[in-house]
Amino acid sequence: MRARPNPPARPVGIKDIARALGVSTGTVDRALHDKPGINAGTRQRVLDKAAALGYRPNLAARHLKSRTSIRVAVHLPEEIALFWDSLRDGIREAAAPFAPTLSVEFRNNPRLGEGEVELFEKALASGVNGLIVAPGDPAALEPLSRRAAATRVPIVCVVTDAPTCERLTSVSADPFTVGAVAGELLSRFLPGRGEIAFFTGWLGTEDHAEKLRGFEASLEAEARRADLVSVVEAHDDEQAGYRRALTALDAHPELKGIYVSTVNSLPVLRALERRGRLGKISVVTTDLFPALVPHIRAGHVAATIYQRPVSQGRQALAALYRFLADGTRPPKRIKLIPHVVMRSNLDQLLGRMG
Amino acid sequence: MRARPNPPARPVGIKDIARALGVSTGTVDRALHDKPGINAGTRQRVLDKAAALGYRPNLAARHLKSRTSIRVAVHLPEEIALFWDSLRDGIREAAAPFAPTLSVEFRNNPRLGEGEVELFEKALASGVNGLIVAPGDPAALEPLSRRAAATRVPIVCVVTDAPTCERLTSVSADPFTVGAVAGELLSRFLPGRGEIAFFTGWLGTEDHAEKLRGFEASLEAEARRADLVSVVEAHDDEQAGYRRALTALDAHPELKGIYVSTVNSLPVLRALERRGRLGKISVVTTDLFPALVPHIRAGHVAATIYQRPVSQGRQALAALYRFLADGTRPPKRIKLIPHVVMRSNLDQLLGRMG
DNA sequence: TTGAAAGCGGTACCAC
DNA sequence: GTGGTACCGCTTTCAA
Repeated sequence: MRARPNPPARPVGIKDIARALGVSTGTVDRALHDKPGINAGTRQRVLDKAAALGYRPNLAARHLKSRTSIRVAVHLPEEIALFWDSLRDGIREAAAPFAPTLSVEFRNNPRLGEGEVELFEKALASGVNGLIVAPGDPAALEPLSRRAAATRVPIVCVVTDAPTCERLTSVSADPFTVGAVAGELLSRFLPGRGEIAFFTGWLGTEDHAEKLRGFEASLEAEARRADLVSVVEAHDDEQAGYRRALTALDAHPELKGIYVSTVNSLPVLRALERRGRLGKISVVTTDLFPALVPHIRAGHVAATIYQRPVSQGRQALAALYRFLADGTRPPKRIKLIPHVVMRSNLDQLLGRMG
Repeated sequence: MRARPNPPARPVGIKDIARALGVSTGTVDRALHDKPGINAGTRQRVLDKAAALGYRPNLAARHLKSRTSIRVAVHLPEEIALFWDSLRDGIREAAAPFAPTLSVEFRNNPRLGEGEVELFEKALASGVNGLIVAPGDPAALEPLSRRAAATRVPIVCVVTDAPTCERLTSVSADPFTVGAVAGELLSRFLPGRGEIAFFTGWLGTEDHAEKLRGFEASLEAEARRADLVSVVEAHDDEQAGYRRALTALDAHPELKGIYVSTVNSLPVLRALERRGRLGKISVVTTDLFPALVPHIRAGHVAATIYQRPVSQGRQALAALYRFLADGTRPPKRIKLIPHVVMRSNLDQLLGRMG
């Protein structure tokens, strides 16, 4: 990227186009916005001239007039407050500079996947201009997403993707990379070869399968190869997680490492404690919540892979706003690089959230 | 953070204040902006009323009128292009939504610390409204920073701080945390106890000393404690770095880990290669540049601590703009959490930069 | 010291 | 289909 000479003269405005063509600003406006009531030929001439002059709309002026602020609804669960509140903070932060042109309305559903359809319908009915959602049940959302698309209401998914839905983009930590980082850390943490277990929710979920693929890829890439001896599906259920963790521990007395690829890591830690193996097995977990903090401080959890909700929120809102403001399309997926949180950077992370 | 009820009625404008007080909008403007030619009593009444009504300026409208866009100068070295270009990208990205109200002028100095005084003086003379700089020589910048402060030109430091300078804020990876993360990774990477060396530039530099402190803190916190047997100052000099690395390697045949806390890691890697110990010693480095990439892929470098230039750029510009736009003061220091870059997330990081 | 009024760039409405 | 123009909220100038 080479340094350009510093900025050119004065930005070209709608009036410049009008003058150059001998038409009125009203006509230019109609052409630029695909409004009805304009001759196709005139429209083309205007568009060409606009492109030739390098016209860039002045967003400030635009929103000054159209008193109707852009309304964005955000649907997120309450469930794990620390995580979702961070996401909300990121959205708020990114939205702040555009107030009052942009107004953000937060609506919560109790848990991921519960009540999201109702919220979605209400939002569409209330005429919002855009939507940020964490899809708990992509299949249920699919028909709604088509309705939204029909009325040109863009949707941005956060945290998990819903690839079958009609969405503008999705913002999330890349699951393959998340798994790969966990795998690399674990194999480096082990003194030599050693047995490793992988805990997940449902392997049917694309995200989780991707994490496993990334995890395995890392194990293979490492010279002192670790053996993946067990893949446990806990179905996001605490009881099941606990029981299956006990079973896995008993089946593999030589186990040296565990990666829990969902947020559901507490049951596994409880099982480790029950068997007196806390601190003897290297554990890598997912995300961060209050109950995990003491385990990290104590060294029971070597690292946790953090999906950076604040950044996800910021990026989701920025992408959505840019699209609504001037039609800029973001890439199909926005992938964040996950954070590795350990004892040494835990405090700083908590401070920033606090 | 509890959910607030959704937005209130219509935002309060300057006219509302004027009407409520029976004065003109001009008077309100003068009061709000500390402009001369207004009665102290009137000003106070206006300020009180504004506060009472909860007035928030409409930035869009503001910049629409004052054709004089905010000018921000950015002074960064050319030296390690990948790093500084990333920083510039972050700045550009954050500035984009505010164009053409905000214009950013990039000026480069050849290397960190070279020619920065001249650039600084030119910028002040040209009447910029704000400055983003990477201070190579804080002492030299100090008097200039006072001149800037006198004319109310805010300065934001990036990458390194210059605490003795008169600055609005500084954006950087927290050096203590950077060192602490490196220390924790290294001690976890070692199979058991083991000898470790720490390479730095000048320990007199506050940043570097902080990194060492963080590093040592982590070593102490770890149960299987590693021994820090050597602290090497390379003075950012390639030759010196190489020679001292050789010396350190020869003095410590049992060395198991190395942390290079400056960007100057290549000489150390060359020394390792020369002694046939590449891949036998766990190495943690700083930042990322093309020549380092193959070493990470090959596993010679286990991890590198990345100071996230893109984010630094974004945050620096956002903080500066917010201050120039509506006077919001950022915290004294903005600390980023460094990234841990390893083989498993290297590609994603490079992709985002490319 | 203060008020009145003219725009900034774009949108929306009315009249032709 | 098109041109003219009032107006969004704020800053700035000029006159009082």
